[in-house]
Amino acid sequence: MHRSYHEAINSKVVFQNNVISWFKNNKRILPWRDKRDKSNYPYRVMVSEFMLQQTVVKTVIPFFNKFIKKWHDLKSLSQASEEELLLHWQGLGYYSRARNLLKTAVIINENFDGIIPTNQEDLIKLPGIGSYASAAILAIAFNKPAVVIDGNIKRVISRYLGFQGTLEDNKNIIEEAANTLSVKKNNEYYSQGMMELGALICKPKSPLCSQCPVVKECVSYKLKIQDQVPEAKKRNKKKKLYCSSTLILDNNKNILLKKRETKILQDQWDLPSTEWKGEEIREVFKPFPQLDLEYEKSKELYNHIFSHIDLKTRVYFSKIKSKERKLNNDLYKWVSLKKINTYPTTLICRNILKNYNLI
DNA sequence: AATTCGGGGAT
DNA sequence: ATCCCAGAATT
Repeated sequence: MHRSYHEAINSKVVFQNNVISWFKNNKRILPWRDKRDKSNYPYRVMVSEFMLQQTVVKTVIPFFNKFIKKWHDLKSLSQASEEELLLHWQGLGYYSRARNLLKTAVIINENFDGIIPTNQEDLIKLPGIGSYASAAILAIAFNKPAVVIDGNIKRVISRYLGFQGTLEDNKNIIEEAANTLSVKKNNEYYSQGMMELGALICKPKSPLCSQCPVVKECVSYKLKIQDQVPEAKKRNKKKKLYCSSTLILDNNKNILLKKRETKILQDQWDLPSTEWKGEEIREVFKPFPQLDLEYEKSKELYNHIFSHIDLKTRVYFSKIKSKERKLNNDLYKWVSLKKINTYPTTLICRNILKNYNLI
């Protein structure tokens, strides 16, 4: 390890204090930091920690505000329906977080007397709460000592200590360093400060070292390798998948939706679709041969980009005079285009409907 | 240890 | 395009 590494570790108290005072002076106004409603503060922190997983602050804020308005406290959330929850999570992604948040609220309500646990062993057992979220809740909601490690903190530590290679390569030494640098007091400020530092100053690209409160002992800065540390992770190539969907519209502007039963986008309403496969389905997709509908096949493929999939959808458009009752059961539902906003629907479905100028 | 979960921001 | 995001659960 480079000599400056030991210097950086040795000045850890200065490092901690600089992070803390920087945070106190630079606090962004984020809704989950509002402590005015003291009794619900831990609940709000918990909700934010579910939403913030792999999601940038800016994206989360409007979802968080709507969510808290709808479910002000843990008790009301524990009584929510999953469909209603999915509707509020619509567009935020990683929908298992919503299901797990509801499960966790129910468990806390039933098994913990409605009080969010204040120890990591209990927290980490709750659905959707892992090593990061359990530590973050302890630190932020209760100002307890816990080693918080998220993507920002991994990057800050890697840069500060000059760990070359990918975050994955250095997983163990990053955790060790995070332990060494962690604080017992003021963890609320320290942990949020580290994350804010990563988000606002020690950014993935072009870090603002001139504004950094801990630049003085930063190993990467001394070696002028701050732009190469950490090394970017090579990502797997996206899968290209294809499917065919039907857009069936009646005279009263109702469309037929189907609830997805797959793991991805589970329980969300979608255009009735084929499986997603590696090559385009050539034969005409007629999901309801008994109705003998005439379909107009879309010329273009509608592309929907996931983080790990490029999905291309061929649309089969059909008009029908009135709702076909045979198709109304638990999985299929006729939905008025005006009321589509009251159902959790996939963005794929919504974007296709927009393209047809139906919504 | 790898992969699967979404969607969008930033560049 | 590419990388990343206050990661967790599953394979």
